[in-house]
Amino acid sequence: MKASNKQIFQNFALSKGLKSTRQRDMILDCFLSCDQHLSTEELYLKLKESMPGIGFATVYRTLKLFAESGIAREIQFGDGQTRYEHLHAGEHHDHLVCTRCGAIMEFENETIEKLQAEVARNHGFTIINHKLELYGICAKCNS
Amino acid sequence: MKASNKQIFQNFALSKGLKSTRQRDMILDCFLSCDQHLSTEELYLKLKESMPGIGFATVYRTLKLFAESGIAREIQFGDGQTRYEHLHAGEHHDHLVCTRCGAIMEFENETIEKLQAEVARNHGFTIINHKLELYGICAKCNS
DNA sequence: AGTATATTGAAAATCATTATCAATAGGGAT
DNA sequence: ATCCCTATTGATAATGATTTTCAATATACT
Repeated sequence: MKASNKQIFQNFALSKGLKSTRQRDMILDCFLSCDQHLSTEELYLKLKESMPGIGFATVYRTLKLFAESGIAREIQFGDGQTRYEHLHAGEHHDHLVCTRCGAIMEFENETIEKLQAEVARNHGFTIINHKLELYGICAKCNS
Repeated sequence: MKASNKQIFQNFALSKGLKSTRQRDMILDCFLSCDQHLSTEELYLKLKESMPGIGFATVYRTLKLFAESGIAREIQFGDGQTRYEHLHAGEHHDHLVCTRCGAIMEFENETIEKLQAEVARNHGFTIINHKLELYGICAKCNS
């Protein structure tokens, strides 16, 4: 059985000697139950509803910890805000970004990944990770 | 015959009623004769050598015009600085970014492009452009 | 040359993010 | 439960990149 992202983060916290705090737990729950691709500010505003006293520095710090623990990854779509997407061990996906309505869809394509590996090999390059984003108009906006 | 990027920008300026100024001309020449993927600051520093009085606001503004005219494109590699790469009508290339030394290499791959188009089609998505970046360790750093 | 308007450069303003720091809270040990 | 050490928090200030503002200047047209 696979560890849930909640467990992964809790193990990470334990191994790092991080304390378990009310705000950290809330941020974790909120992040896990939220949509993909939330910006720090969006998550901060969402958290304020149930925790009016929370500071944005705490949200920034905690999201960085999520990234470090491996349950989230920072992404930037060029709108000037850093977003965090959920990561599930071993998975990788790419994005379709609608430039009209802002919708973000995910996709996976084995063949593209293989070709990327080949390109890298041809350049003597060791891939650590990659980013593939297709920008355009989504089906809904097209119709 | 194809218009050069210099001509393309000059036509753009004309159609927009932009005036031709000493600094704009210098920035254009410098940009065109420089490496790919320069950040605004790098270009600004380079320009200072021949034009000590130039202001960075002017460089920022002018690079935005280049992007608008179609001869350049803004790219971000996650180092917090916006870079501008040269664009040549009809061409497209992707990037290998070395996370150790910062080197940026370009590549093109027809098959990947085709697969992207297919993914988009399957989602009813119209691609306007795309971004593919492979992050890792380059051959030089590997050896 | 004269005039209207675009452009420039310096400085101030913004925006997202990060660092600082005093006050507080967690989690043992006692 | 209490004490103590250390991590954490939230407010605020600081940072860094980019944008805006604005008075002075340059450009293009008549």
